[in-house]
Amino acid sequence: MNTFFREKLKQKGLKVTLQRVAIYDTVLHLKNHPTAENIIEYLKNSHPNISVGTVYKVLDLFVENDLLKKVKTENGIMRYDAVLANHHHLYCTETDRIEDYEDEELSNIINNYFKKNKIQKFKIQDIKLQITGKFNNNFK
Amino acid sequence: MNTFFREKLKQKGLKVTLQRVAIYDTVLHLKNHPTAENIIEYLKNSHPNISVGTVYKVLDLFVENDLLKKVKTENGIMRYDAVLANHHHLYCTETDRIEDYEDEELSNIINNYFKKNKIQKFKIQDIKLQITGKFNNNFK
DNA sequence: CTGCGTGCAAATGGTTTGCACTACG
DNA sequence: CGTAGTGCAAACCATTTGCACGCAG
Repeated sequence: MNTFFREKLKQKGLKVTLQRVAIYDTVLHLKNHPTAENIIEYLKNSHPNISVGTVYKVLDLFVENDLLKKVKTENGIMRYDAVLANHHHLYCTETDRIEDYEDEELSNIINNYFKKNKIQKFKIQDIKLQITGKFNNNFK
Repeated sequence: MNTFFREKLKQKGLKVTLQRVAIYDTVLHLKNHPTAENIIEYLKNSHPNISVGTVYKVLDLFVENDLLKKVKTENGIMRYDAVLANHHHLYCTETDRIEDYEDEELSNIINNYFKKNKIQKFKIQDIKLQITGKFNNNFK
């Protein structure tokens, strides 16, 4: 179980610890881009002894090693995203909810555009769409 | 001078103060998306008595009233952008520099795409491209 | 004049850090 | 076993807040 995760760590010479497994599982479980605080709160139950400092250190480690991505937000509080496949984000201006938006067709259009139209003196590593707006229904 | 700025404030019933003018001018002058700290530092010379709290309050006010835009960054420290015309951003992973990227053709392509392909239950207000990568030359 | 704006300094809160201790490999 | 990793609590630092005073309209 979690072979992908364990392999990725080993491959970089990092130890597979109880804390790292728990934190990674929590991000997967919480989905919808949890904050560090969300994660800490959730872990209170199952792992009351994992400390705040550790959570932050481990999250940074995961981001550096491409196990998670950081999501920038309007208020500067960082969120974490376990979905690594290229995707975009919908930002709701009313509820601060952030939802994934995958759209291969659109991604292809944009990638093709940049294949034809290089940006001067700039090497693109990643392109992300930040779509701001409102969800029509308030529930969900 | 600065009629646009003064009008916008009056139009909302906000007072045109020395501090607001100075802060707005500073953002225009510093260009390249200054942080609040950049602005405070710059103002030390010309207006040593403008306080930190005021700068933050005024920047927020400007954002609320569409005189400035907030730019989210990798480390959570907010930056401010005086360019209101729709444009995208290039994020340099090496230097943390953020540069404007205007591309009407691309914006049109994306807008047209969403005209044909609505996102379910979501009303788009704004679309921004976040292009991460590296500048080839280190100077500039 | 009269409240909107400001200055100041203290408080907040997310994140980082340093160091002694723990446990993965 | 030896070192990478953790827990803890203090430190950090960007931003916010409360309140008495000041100035734009």
